[in-house]
Amino acid sequence: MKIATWNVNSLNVRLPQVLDWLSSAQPDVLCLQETKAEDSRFPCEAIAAAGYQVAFSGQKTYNGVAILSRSPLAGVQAGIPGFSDDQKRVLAATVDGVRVICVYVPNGQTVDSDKFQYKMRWLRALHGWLEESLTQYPRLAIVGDYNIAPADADCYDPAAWYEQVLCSTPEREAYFGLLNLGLVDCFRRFDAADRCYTWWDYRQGGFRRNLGMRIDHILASNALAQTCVGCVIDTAPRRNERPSDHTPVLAEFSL
DNA sequence: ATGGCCTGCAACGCAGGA
Repeated sequence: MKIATWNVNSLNVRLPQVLDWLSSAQPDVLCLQETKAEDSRFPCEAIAAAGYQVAFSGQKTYNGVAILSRSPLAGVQAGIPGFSDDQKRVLAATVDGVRVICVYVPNGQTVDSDKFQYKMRWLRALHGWLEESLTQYPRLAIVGDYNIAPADADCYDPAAWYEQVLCSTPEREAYFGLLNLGLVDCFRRFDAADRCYTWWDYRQGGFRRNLGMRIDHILASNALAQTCVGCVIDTAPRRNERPSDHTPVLAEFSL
């Protein structure tokens, strides 16, 4: 079973690239973030024609998440239960016995902003919900754009980003708090080259110069992580014409 | 040089991203 995540930065713009990538990478499940489309405008037909079922939770202009799956999606659930939020950032579904949670963690803008406070509140709510979910679903994957670079190795210039948003201590503590619930960063289960990132700024030739961050993650419960046989960042879509600023992450499980 | 680029919305610049 292959599970992937990709922040597409507008599904309207990126749909052809998503269809191409489905065809080449052949994931069983693909979680999308920043679809930026209301549900009434979601491209259901094109995705069905590619052989995928789909669940989505979107809104106009901002945010928006979706789960594409070759197998049926059961128990579809949008949002974090008990956490009131107008922003469409979470979608969960069960696929072939695996609970898949697609997340688009708030960016946070700057560490002294209201948006950062929202990010931290949001992460606390996610933590509480995951704690429950892990007891209910032994095989669980929570994948998406975390907007957190877990360690200095996940940032192209840790000195410049020291205590800045995406790299700050509170964010990293929240991230490792999630791991401490019993989750594994699938990418770090395997040896990887230095300077592996999932996002590069559109400006200043960020991708060409590999000035990036590893902020998109596939976390798996211990039971599921034990079946993980590989996890890779696919940088190919970042070389497309009109690319998303993020590129997909793909994990394979021997299920 | 505290921006640079990209998206969507609804303007003819803005907010937001990271």
